[in-house]
Amino acid sequence: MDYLAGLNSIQRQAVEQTEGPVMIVAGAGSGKTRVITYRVAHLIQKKIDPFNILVLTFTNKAAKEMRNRITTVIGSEAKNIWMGTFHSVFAKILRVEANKIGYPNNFTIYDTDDSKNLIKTILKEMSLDDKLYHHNYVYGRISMAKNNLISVAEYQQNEQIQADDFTSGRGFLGKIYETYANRCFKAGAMDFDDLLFKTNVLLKEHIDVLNKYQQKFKYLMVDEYQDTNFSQYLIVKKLAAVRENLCVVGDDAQSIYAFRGANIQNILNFQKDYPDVKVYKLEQNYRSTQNIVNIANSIIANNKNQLEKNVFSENETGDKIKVTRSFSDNEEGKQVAESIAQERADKNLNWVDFAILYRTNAQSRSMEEALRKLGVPYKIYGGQSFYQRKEIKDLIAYFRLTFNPADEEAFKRVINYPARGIGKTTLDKIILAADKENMTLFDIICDAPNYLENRAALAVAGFATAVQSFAVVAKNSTAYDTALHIAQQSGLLKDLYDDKSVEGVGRYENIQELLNGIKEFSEREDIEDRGLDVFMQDIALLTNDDKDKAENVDTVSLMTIHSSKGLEYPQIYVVGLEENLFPSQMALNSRADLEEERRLFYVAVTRAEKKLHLSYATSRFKFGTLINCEPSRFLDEIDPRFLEIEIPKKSMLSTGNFDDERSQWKSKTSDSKQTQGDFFSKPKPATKPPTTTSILAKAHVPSEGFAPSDTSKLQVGHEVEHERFGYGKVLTLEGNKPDIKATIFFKEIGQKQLLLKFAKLRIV
DNA sequence: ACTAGCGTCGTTTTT
DNA sequence: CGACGCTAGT
Repeated sequence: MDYLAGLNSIQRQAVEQTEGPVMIVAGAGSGKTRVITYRVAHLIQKKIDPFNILVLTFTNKAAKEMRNRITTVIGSEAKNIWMGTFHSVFAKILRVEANKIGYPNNFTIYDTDDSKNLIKTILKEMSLDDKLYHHNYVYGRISMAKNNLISVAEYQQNEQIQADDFTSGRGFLGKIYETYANRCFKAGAMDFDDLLFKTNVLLKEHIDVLNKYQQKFKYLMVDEYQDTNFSQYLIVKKLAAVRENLCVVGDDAQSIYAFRGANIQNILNFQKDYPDVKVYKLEQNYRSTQNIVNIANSIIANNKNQLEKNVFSENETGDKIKVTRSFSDNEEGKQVAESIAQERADKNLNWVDFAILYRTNAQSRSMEEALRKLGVPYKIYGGQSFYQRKEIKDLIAYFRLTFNPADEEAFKRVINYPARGIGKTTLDKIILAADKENMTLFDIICDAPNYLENRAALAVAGFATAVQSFAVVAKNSTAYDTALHIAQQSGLLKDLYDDKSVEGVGRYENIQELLNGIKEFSEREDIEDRGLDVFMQDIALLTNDDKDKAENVDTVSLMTIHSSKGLEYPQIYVVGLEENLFPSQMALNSRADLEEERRLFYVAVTRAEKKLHLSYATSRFKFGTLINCEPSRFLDEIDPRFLEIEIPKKSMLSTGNFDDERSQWKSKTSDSKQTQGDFFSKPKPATKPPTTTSILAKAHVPSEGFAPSDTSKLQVGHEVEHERFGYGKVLTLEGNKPDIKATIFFKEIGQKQLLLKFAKLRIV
């Protein structure tokens, strides 16, 4: 076949070895995507049914890119290949099989915000210290557990975990995990990690299901295998267990997702799992100039842990790598923008030939401003997804609730938006009742008079009937008509329309854009089921890129280094090469973290085909204040022979490294040393040792038949009971008649000031 | 129940 | 700086 002609000998062997376990260790730019593409094409050439091929990628962008490339080789049959991110592929399978593990087929997918909000709610209910039990920390802990397939029971029984949690003063994590898992289950919701975790449960507990998919996926390929975590690893292993037609592709030097539980051992151990694996090492880089490959090698050489590999290029030597210094982040933007315009004119390039890469999304702003000023067209990839904007999430929450009334996070989001007089107190009551009756929040408001005061019950019942009517409309209408109906009848559209501020108008336009998107979906003829519920299903998994059309516009690309993985551009600008930014401040605690940052830098520089520009600023705005920055240690690690340092300062030009500058900077800012010292010091011991009183303090459960007393004759010294704060003693009473303020010492939570006209107190 | 005003705190990175 | 939570006031 002619497509084989474009491959070198090793690439070709990897393509033709379609049977049995195969590992392709692919250096940066070595034609990895090409090999995967042609390997799939080759399978189809050999009359393998596309429906029997599963290709797993890591990001949406990679999946999309891959599908496009395969389509150009084999044509429209490509759309029948199962191809996508781990999350989207297994979400699709779970939609079919969910009932087997007790979930509804229309389960909701909680995004990170939903998950964290639920955790916050749980922490409040348990009255846990939200500093010690920070929601981000708790989320990370639960996520890590799920990614390692540690169930709630195992978490609570594992001695090591329990000891760790106990010594860090967080003995309640097991309980929080349990509550979180139960609440998700009750809400018919899975979080991101559940999509993989529950797939594992499904495949473990239902052999028939496992068999079915083993039969279906006769050939499996996994891209970026070095980025898989244990949960993903096991799914792949199980699905491939019968035929072992499993091909994994990866590069340990490009492993950059350890923070998400990726385990580099998966690729390092692959040969142990499959002793008769065929290994192909792709070492020739076809993408970049020799200078670029050389500096990439000199960077990664600083890492200790790596597979032996010799990446080389036979392309032209190319330009030296340009390093630019600027005085501020804004000046950095200006210099980059001007340089792009200059290079484009000099070399007769297009805007699409350039990409600006940065470590954090926040850095895009100074770049954007500079590009806009110069009139350079650009497009930002990643960042906050369209679907994560508040107004979009609000409307989608209505949709979610319509199709899955059990969805707790959607419920909380819109129960009082637009405002309908349902406040915190009422919501707390609903949650409490739901917990007590083991019903969902929505169940409670459908039977409102039984649980709430008249006024609240009325407001809430109106909401319940509205949502129920939405479900009826959804049954009989197109996705677009349903969506529009809900947007109008919920009052959301009007609420946004009434807001005439600049942001308000923007929000209204965003809703219109969402509705337009739904309209287009309604009119698609390539899918059978075009209901709003289908549109909704995997929205949590989508990012910006999935919404935008594959537009062939001539623009400069801006993105984080993480999302640049797998892409290539003639000219690359890597900006913000400063200590504490890149490498990130968070990564300075351990060698492993630092090595991951270095691999990230390696990924960044290897995106470049022809020319690589590096830049750093000596000061930058952070949290609204200007801070001094020192050049990144990574700059020092590059062999200076490949660099062209453009800095308006003599000493820099002569030495080619940044030592003098670093020492100058250090002597100028004495407190910076202190800060740095902190990074390397051991983690502080937990400030509060776990005492039974402080941590066991749960939300107070009111005594039976709790009813507030008439507090007009309340006296200092009286014992009282508060609905939530528990028992306490009145210390002082201040103020006049309707506005009397009481200071009460509660046994469980300490001193509080309450206004008697609002507080619900029972005199004991 | 709601809101204005104030203080705190944070930022990696993606599904 | 900006988002968010908490407090106090209405």
